[in-house]
Amino acid sequence: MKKWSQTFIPTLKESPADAEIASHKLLVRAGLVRKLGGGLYTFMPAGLRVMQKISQICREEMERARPDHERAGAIEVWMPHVHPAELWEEGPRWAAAREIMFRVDHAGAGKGRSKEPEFVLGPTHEEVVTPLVKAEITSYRDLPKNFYQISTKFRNEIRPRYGLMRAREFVMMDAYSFDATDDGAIKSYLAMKASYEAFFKRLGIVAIAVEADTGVMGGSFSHEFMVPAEIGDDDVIYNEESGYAANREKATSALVPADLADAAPVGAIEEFATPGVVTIAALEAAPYSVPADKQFKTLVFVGDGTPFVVIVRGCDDVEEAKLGALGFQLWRPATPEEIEPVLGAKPGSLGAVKGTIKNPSALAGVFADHAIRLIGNGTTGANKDGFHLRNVNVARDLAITKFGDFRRVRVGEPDVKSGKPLQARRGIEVGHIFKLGTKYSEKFNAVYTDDKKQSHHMVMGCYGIGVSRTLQAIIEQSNDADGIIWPWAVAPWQVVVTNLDPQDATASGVAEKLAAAAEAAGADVLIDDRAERPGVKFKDADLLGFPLRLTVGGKGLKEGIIEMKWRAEKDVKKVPLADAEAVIAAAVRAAGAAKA
RNA sequence: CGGGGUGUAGCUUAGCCUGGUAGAGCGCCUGGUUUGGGACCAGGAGGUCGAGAGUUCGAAUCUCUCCGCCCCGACCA
Repeated sequence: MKKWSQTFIPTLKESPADAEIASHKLLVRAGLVRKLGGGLYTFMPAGLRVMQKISQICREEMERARPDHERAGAIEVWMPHVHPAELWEEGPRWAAAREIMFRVDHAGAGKGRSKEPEFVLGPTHEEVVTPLVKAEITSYRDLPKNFYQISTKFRNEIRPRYGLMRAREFVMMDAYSFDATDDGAIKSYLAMKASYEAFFKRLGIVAIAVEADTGVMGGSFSHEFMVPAEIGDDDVIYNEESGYAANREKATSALVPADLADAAPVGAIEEFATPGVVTIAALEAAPYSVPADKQFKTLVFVGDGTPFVVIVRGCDDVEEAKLGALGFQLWRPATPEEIEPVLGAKPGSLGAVKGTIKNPSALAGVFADHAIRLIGNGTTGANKDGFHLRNVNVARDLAITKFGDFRRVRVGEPDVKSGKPLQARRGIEVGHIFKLGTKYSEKFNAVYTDDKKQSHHMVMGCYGIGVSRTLQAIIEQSNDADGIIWPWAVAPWQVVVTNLDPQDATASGVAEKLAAAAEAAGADVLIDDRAERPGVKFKDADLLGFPLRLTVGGKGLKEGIIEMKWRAEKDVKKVPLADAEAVIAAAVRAAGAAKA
C-alpha cells in the first residue's frame, strides 16, 4: 500500500488553458501527466502506474496462446529506437515515411553525407524486425513466429493534438508475425484479432474492430480498433443490424447495383460554351441546369511523379485513401500547371472523352469510380477552357483504363451486407492490425526453406496498439463532471482509503487495517493521509477516479462505522467497523473477478 | 505547410481598443481560528508582461520580425 503523502500527485482545481477535450483536461488536472512541449509529456507517478497496468495486460494477452487459431503467443523483444537511415532507404516506404521521422544527424555532421540523416528515430519497426528474422530464421520448422515489444515510438506529427491522443513521442505495442504460408498468415492475423479483443475487454472499454485502409503500411487487409468518441479523428461507417463497420476511408456501399447495365446513349456528343464555369455548382445553375449526379467530375492526381485521372460523379467526392489501390507509393492532387499541358485545359473544363485529352501518353491512366456508370448522357469538360460536352456516355465515350471504388461513401447509402442505410460515428483509433503479405520480406529478401527444399518469402503481419493513446481514450470514454472513473483493471490504485483524521492514531490504525484487508484481497491501495480538509480529499479522490473509496473519520468511528463508496455509483454504504475487513475483502474480490 | 487564435506570477486570468507606477482568484510561505464535499481572518513572497527591433518624453498597450502554444485541414497508434 502507498501513502498519498509519500507519492506525488499534483492535482489542479482549474483546467489548463491549452486543453480542449475532457480527457486531456482530466489527465493534467488529476496530475497524471505534465507537458514538456507539443506532443511531449512526462508521466507522473499515478499516470505511469496506469500505463504500466495497461502494458502488463497487453503483455499477458500478447503472450497468451490462441489454440483456436493454432497459434502460440507472441514473444517479447526489445529493439533499438535509433535506426540507421540506410535501413529505411532500403525499405519499401522511405519516401512516404521520411516526413514524419525524426532525423538524427551524427556528431560530425557537415562532412561526408550531409544531405541525408545518419540515423532516424523509429516510428515502427518493420525495417528492423524483417532483417533480424531474415538472419535468424531460415527454415519452415521455425515458423510461424510473432515478435512484439512495448516501447516508445517517435513520429514528428505535423500536428500533435489533444494531449496523448496524437503525440510526437508515445508508447506503443508493436508486433510482427512471420508465417510460411498465406493461410498461416491469416491464422496469425485472426489470432491477433482475438488477442486485441481480449485485451480491450480486460481494460474495461468498448473498442470495436472496423475494416480499415492499409495506408502507408501497405498490405492486403486490415482492421482498426476504434473507441467510439465524439472527439475521434476517424469516421466509422457502420450498420448496427448487419454488423458492417469500416473506416470511412475504406467504406463501401451497395449504391451501384452489381448487374447494372449501361444506359443507352440517346444522341451524339455535343460541345457547348460555358464561359467562366469552373465548378460543379455553376454547371448545376441556370442556364445550364445539369444536376450534379449527371456530371462527370474529372480530377487529376500525380502518382510517383506521373499524372493520372480519376473520374467520379459530380455529386461525389474522391476518397483519396482509396487511390492507394492503384499501386502508387505517393500521390497528391496535381497543380493547374501540371494539368494543362496534359489534358489541354485548366481545372473546371476537364474531361476524359476519347480524343479530347491533349497528351494521353503522359497519363498513368484514367480511373473511374463504379458510380459513374449510373450516369447516362452526362456532361463533362471538353478539355478546352470554357467548353463542356453533353450526351456523354461511359462505355461509348470515355477513355477509361480501369474501374474501381474511389468515391467516399455517404451516410444513408445502402449497406453492402444488408441494404440497410449506413450510419456514421466518430472514433479514436487505438489499435490497428495489418496482414502485410510479402511487401517487406521481398524487399529485405526474408526467405525460408520449406520441406521440399524450396525457398519462399515469409508472409508477414504487423500489429499496433497505442498504449498511451488508449490510456487517454479510457478517460475520454469514462468520466463525469467530478473527474475520471477508472475501470477496475487499470486504475492507478483501485482503492483509496480516505483518512479524514490522519493525526488521530485510532483513525490511522483503522485506515491501515482496512487498507491491508483490501490489499490482501488483491487491490492496489492508496491511503490518503494528507493533512487536508475532508472536502479536498473527496474532490481529489473523485478527480483521480479510484473505483472504490473507503472513508475513515472520527465522526464515523464514534458511530462504529466506516464508509464504502463506489466511484461509479452515487450511494454511500455504512459498514460496521467489526464487519469492515470482511466486507471490503469480499467487495474487492468481486470487483477483481468481474473484470478479470 | 496553409487558415484562424493566443502568449501577463507555479496555475486560471483582468488590463491592450483609447500609451502614463501591472491587478485579481487559486496555489505557496507565516500566524491564528476552523475541521465530513475544493474553509476563514491577518500578514507575506512571487512578474525580463514570449523574444528582438522600432515609434514615442514615456510601450504589457501602437508597428515590424521571430518564437512557443491552441484550434481547423492533409497524416497517424
